[in-house]
Amino acid sequence: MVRAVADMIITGAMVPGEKLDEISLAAKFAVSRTPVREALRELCAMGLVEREPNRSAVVTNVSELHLHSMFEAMAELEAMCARLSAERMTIAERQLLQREHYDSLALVRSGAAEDYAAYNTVFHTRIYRGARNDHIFDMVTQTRARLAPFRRAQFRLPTRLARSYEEHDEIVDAILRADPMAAGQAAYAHVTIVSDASTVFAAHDKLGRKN
Amino acid sequence: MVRAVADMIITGAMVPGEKLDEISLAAKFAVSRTPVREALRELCAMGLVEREPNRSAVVTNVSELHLHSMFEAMAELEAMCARLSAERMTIAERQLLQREHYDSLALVRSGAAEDYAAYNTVFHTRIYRGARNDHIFDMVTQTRARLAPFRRAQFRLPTRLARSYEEHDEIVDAILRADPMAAGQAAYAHVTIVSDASTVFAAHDKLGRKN
DNA sequence: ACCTTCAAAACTGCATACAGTTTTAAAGCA
DNA sequence: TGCTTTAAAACTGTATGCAGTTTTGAAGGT
Repeated sequence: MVRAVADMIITGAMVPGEKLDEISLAAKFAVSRTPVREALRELCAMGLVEREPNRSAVVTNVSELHLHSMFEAMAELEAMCARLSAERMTIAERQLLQREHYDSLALVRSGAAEDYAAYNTVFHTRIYRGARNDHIFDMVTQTRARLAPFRRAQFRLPTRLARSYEEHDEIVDAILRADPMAAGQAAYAHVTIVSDASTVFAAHDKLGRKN
Repeated sequence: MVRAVADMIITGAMVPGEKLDEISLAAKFAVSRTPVREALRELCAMGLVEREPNRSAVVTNVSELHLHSMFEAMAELEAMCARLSAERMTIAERQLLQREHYDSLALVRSGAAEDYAAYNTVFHTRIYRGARNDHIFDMVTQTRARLAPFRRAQFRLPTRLARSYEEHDEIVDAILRADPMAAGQAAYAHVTIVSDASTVFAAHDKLGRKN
């Protein structure tokens, strides 16, 4: 239930700023308002929606400043995970990372943006796991989820696919060399560039809508 | 309401493992079960309590492994904040930090553990703010809250007070010199030592109780 | 004395109802 | 025509009741 609504937000079925009124949601999921309310509270705690007293919950639409905060935090967290992964991943994990990364080149060449986006999630998740720290994993996963609505369109830019591959290449290379500093820096730079691409789209999105 | 229960957990009025049944809480706060249920959901999302279907919520009692994760994450976050503070704090902020730090020496000398603990919170919060990043602030604050139940007793060890002051000294010094690397390292070490002191107390706590 | 079984009590999950607030829209007035 | 007022519709916040599940405790058997 919570997950269903969260997915609607993360996958972009609901746009930032959109209202989530309890009665409609209750009808949609064929339950009463009570579980809907609880789900909304949880989503609020997760930062995906915002609530004010006696008003509908709305999909969080962060200010440009806060968006910058989130991307910077994301870069720091990614760097942290890459650094720790470079120290802690097993040989098997490193080899798997390298193999999947190599295979992803085919997706880049064929321009399969959807498939590459799916692989991209797996790639990053492997690095989060490689850090061997559940709490850091939770934080980075949650931050990623909150940024998802603002990062949706990134692979529509045709150059992003190849660019992303090259950046992954640097990260993988540093992790295979067990070079924490280099892995951290490469991961940080990777997010920074995604951030630049995304803010453009966020601005476009705003102009494109009415409310 | 949420804050009231959260405070009970953070201040130690409720011990990890303790059950929070809805009816008692509703009676305690003189409301019905509905708002209590919603508060519990929120606390669950915050990680302060855990819930399973058809069972009472209980104050989160993390495993030793997860506790280690949390302290490591805390060290990384503190280091991050100290590093960014060393880069971004204004002159005024740096001077205030130094001044308050200097004043805290009196508390150490007089052995005022309670007062020093209060000052300690202010000190760290200043560094979190100095990083100029709202999302990082949220993460570090939340992690700190979740660790609070396991860090309660740290200043009871008489040597911890003086030790803490010395560690703060290193952090303040690095921030005043605008040396991000040194600030980060000092902050990281500071948490690591708190972690060592706390796990001892966590273990004691476990032995001391029945359930 | 200890374990098993079963029933009652206690509690959670959800639906519904009602009170209070906000939003909307229509009617009256300038 | 445009602004103000006011009432109704819509929605949120909370209480309460019922169904289903878990827990507790006592009775019976070994």
